[in-house]
Amino acid sequence: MKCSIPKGTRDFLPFEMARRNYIFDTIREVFKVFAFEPIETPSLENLSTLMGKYGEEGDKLLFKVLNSGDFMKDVDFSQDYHKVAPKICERGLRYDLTVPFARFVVQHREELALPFRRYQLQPVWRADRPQKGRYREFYQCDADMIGSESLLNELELVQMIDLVFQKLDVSVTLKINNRKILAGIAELVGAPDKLVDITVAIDKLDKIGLENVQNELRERGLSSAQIAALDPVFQLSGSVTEKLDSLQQLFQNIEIGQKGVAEMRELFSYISESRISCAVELDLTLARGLNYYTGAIFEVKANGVSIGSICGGGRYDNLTGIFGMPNVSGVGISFGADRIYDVLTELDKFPADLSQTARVLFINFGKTEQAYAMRCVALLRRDGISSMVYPDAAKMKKQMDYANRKGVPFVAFVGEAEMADNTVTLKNMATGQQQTIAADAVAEIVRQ
RNA sequence: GUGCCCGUAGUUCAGUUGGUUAGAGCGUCAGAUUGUGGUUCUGAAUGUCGUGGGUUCGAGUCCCACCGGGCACCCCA
Repeated sequence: MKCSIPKGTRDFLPFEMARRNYIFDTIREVFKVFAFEPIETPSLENLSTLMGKYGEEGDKLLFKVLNSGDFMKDVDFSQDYHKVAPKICERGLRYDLTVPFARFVVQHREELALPFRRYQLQPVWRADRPQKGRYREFYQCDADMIGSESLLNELELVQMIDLVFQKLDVSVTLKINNRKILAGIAELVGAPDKLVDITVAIDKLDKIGLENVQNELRERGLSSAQIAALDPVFQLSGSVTEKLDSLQQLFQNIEIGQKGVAEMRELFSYISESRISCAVELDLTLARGLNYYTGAIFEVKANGVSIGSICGGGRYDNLTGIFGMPNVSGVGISFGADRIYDVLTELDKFPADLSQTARVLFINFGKTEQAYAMRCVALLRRDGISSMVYPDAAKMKKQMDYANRKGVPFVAFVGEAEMADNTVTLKNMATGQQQTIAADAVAEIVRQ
């Protein structure tokens, strides 16, 4: 029989789980210490909750689930796919954790004290074509604060990003931009309706170069004059303050742009006052989550590793508005656990001692001996020490090989002699040394 | 959604211009070694050459289709 799992999904072996849990535990620890509380939401959401929140592209990438029962009844299949799909699929797998969280807030508003900080570590699904660093099922680790417009929230997110990657020992660059500045730029060139086109094109600046960006803008319907009006933006250089000064000049009559500049000034001044160890940049080419971000936009890249962003986020003023709860501002970040895994693998940054195997394996010599060994193991377990008796009285070599393969650090022998003296012969597998000790003294020696 | 590459034991791969019975390393299992592993040595098992069709006296090798895997674009974590 041939078996497999769906494309873009993965099984995780014990050694991989140990590494994944190391990442999750590190992130969770930081979330907790910043006073975030955990929630979970279902894998399935109503499609009406998800559709239209991620743009046209996102709608395509949603995994849609067929209705139960005779879902084909009364459906006109000669219609266009986009008209048929909503009739036969009412639910879909969540695409991220932010939109379900917005739904959650609206639905539980009476039970939540605002401002509310939540964290959520759960898988999300995208019907993307898989490739390096891109999976169809992957985990996001989100932290969002909702119900406060203070830029201290943004600062704390920056601090959390810095702390997480400091703990993971990964050198990263945090890029920050602001949607209001992007909107200001769009207004500056007289094409506020083309904001997304402009920013998507600008986003590619360091990838394809200025000329190609200008060509793309032309293709997207901007006039030569409008493209020329963007030049000062491309010319921006110098420190963060200098860039913001130049932008302020450009935005003399553009209110939204000025607001964006003011927000960035405040945030960067907070950042410079706190001890942030990773590189923080103001990057005007950063254009993420444009479908809902309204203020700050964050993106984190691992230095020296060519994998997409490993963490992203931003502020969204109106996300709950879509679900009928206006005027609640939120800001959050999302760590991509699977990409962080890939980065740590590539940089060889996983701690060596993540193994979860037994500390002690008791060799099984037969019926009488195994009963004695089981009592020894019970003692160890009471002390919280992971241990086991080999379940069969197999050949010594086989049992020792098993201990080796598992990387078990201690093997215990209990035969007639040990049983008579109430002792255990304990062998250290690394050094090869062994000693016979009292049965109740094992825990002390094998404890990590 | 667009483009490109790849499918041979469990696994990593070799397999000549198409030519007899498709090989190797690692792994697995057994033994050397009935209370002592990692090293070593000996032996053994294992294939619908991704699937189906075509060309040919002859196909793992050439052609076509399908299926599966990977990469890039797009987009994103």
